[in-house]
Amino acid sequence: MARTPRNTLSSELIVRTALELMESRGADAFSLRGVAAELGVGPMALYTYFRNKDELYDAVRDHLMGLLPAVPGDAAWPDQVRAVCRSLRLLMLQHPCLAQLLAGRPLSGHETARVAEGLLGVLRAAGFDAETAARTHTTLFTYVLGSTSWEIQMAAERRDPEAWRRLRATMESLSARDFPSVVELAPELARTTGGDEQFDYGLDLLLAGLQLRTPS
Amino acid sequence: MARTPRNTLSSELIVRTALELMESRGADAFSLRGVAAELGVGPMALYTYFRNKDELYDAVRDHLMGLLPAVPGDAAWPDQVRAVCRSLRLLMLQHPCLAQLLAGRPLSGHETARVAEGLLGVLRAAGFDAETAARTHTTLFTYVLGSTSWEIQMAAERRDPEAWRRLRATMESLSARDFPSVVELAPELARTTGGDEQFDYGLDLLLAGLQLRTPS
DNA sequence: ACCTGAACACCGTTCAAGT
DNA sequence: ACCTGAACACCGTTCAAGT
Repeated sequence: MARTPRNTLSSELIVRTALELMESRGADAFSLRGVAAELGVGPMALYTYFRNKDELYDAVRDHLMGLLPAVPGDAAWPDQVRAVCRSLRLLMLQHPCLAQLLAGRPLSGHETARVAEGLLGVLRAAGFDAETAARTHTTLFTYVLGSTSWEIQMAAERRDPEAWRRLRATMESLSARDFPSVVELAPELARTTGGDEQFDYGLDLLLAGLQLRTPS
Repeated sequence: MARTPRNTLSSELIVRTALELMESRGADAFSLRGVAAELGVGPMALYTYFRNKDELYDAVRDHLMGLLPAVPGDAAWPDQVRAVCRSLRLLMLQHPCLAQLLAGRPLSGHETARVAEGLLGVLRAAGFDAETAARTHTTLFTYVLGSTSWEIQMAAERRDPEAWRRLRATMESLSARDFPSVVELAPELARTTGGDEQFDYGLDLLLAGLQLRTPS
């Protein structure tokens, strides 16, 4: 790697490089030393811009959250809620490391507040009281987080031949006596580990439940 | 640490020790070398029982999932579903490392199949068709995973004074013009980051939506 | 089979120093 | 302020060897 001249580093450049490495080599293989090597500087050069590895993680997460599109203003509130949830899921699918960044690190940046603001604004405008809006926001956010993380996890597993082989082997070793439903529904279970349809199914259940409590 | 004599090691002992260390020192600080030191053996002794670190992770996860209580047989199906979801959440709260073990590693053991079996059995008995049962299972499972992981995350943050200070600082720095809803609902948001009530709120939304599709 | 000990190729981070 | 270089205290894992 070519040695970079002085004063060409910046937090933005480091964040961009970190993100690239997380996406090409996987979030688990990510390291500060790897970023430094990619930038052609010593590992300690990064400490001028970030106090430690966690701060860099937070910066990458906030950078990604900044890519979230705004809430569509011209729609009924259930469609607005759907749009916010779908765009968060889409962002996570496009940047799989985001799942780990959201689940593994406490929130601290303004950018996570933007999702909250979008969702809360829609719910308040729909007439829900403060407590219900807050509860609904947390429910929707954690649903998107959980279901999309799972989806990414399962997709990664399908790509890893060894893991996939093991999963198949375990499924086939389950006795139909002890696990009648799992054995019977194996094909359906395999089909519902992810995808737009599965995501929307759960989201629609939540929205249907929510619409029963509509204030107006 | 006293040197352990030969043939006193076993996979069960290693799993138990690993679990203790994850719970006392935190799942992030967990290491194979730490387990070996605690057992008074060299790091390589563990490789007789587990091919690598991930296999030990899986064994710990399956051990924990084995602690799940059976589904109560004498209840209406929505109550049965509630019971399964609540007991999975409770297990995760009692063993916070389980959240990371479930999210971070592919499933492979029989023990994860037990949760699926319980839930699927209930849903099939209630009259749902194969596809709906599978979709509902995935939705419920990912909701429990996502909401409880988030709850654990937030609780950990509250205990860490530095992280807590930073979160407060960010919340207060949000302008009421750009983030009107977040600023207005800050107290409500703080109250809905976890707890039985918040969990049941989301679960009830899902169940309400589901009951609209009840077959009978 | 069960376990040791040395070694390899990594980590994040501290500390003192240079420009 | 910005960055280097050596060092510290760790990792997981391989490999050859001992019992």
